[in-house]
Amino acid sequence: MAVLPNNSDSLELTISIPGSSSSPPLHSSGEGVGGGASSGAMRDLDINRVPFVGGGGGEECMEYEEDESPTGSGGGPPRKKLRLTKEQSRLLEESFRQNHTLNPKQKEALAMQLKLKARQVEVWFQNRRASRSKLKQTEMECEYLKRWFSSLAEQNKRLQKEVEELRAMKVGPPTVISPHNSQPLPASTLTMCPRCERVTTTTTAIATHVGQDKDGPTTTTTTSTNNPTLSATNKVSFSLCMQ
DNA sequence: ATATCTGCCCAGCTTACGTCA
DNA sequence: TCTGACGTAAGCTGGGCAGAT
Repeated sequence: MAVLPNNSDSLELTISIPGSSSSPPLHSSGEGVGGGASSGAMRDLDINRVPFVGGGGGEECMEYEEDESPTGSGGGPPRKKLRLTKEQSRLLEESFRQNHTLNPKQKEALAMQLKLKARQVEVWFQNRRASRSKLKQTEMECEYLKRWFSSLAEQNKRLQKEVEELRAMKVGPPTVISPHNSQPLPASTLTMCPRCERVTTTTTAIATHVGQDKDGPTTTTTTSTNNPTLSATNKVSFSLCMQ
């Protein structure tokens, strides 16, 4: 599930739900299904036949006997998973560090060196690129959430300070000036949310301001701002406290 | 010169298997 | 031993690109 802030203004969250498959499950039955454009290369690849890894070093790939196939669902030998050896993974990683893509010659050479099929090397690089870009995206999201959090914390601090100042002054609530007739609007009230113990809704004017940032009414309170992040913050705190 | 076809490669999503806590 | 989460090899689809026709 990916949680992506759509934009910095409203911080709506996009939640992609896994399971809505666009490709119907096709159990590899040994016959080349030949769906994709690159099916030609796939057709001759028997994934159940683990490529021999020479006695060269350490562990070997898991090997499967041909007649060993456990009874799968729906006939045909079930897909078996190849595990790359540490040495294979190391060499692939090393190669990936040098180049994130391979030309056909490099692919062939690497496949020969690793005693894998070119297709397997290709798949490994594809998956590696995918996980890398996913990682980068996650890092960006993390950074964004960090910034948002610090922004929220900062605003929270400011609001608390403002509350304390107002309490100390023991004066009436801030006056909101109508942009239409320049007359004071009904006085605002600061309320404390009983659940989160934070100042929540000041006035309807502020709520209106959040909704009509462009030409809406202005207020004299410091919560009035054009900063989209703060607007988003207001929305969030309202939704939290109005439950 | 242009349109169409074909093959190749890639990204993105998904499935299925192996491993591990 | 069972189970769910997670990592990952591989399948599938759709799109872009280049070369041939």
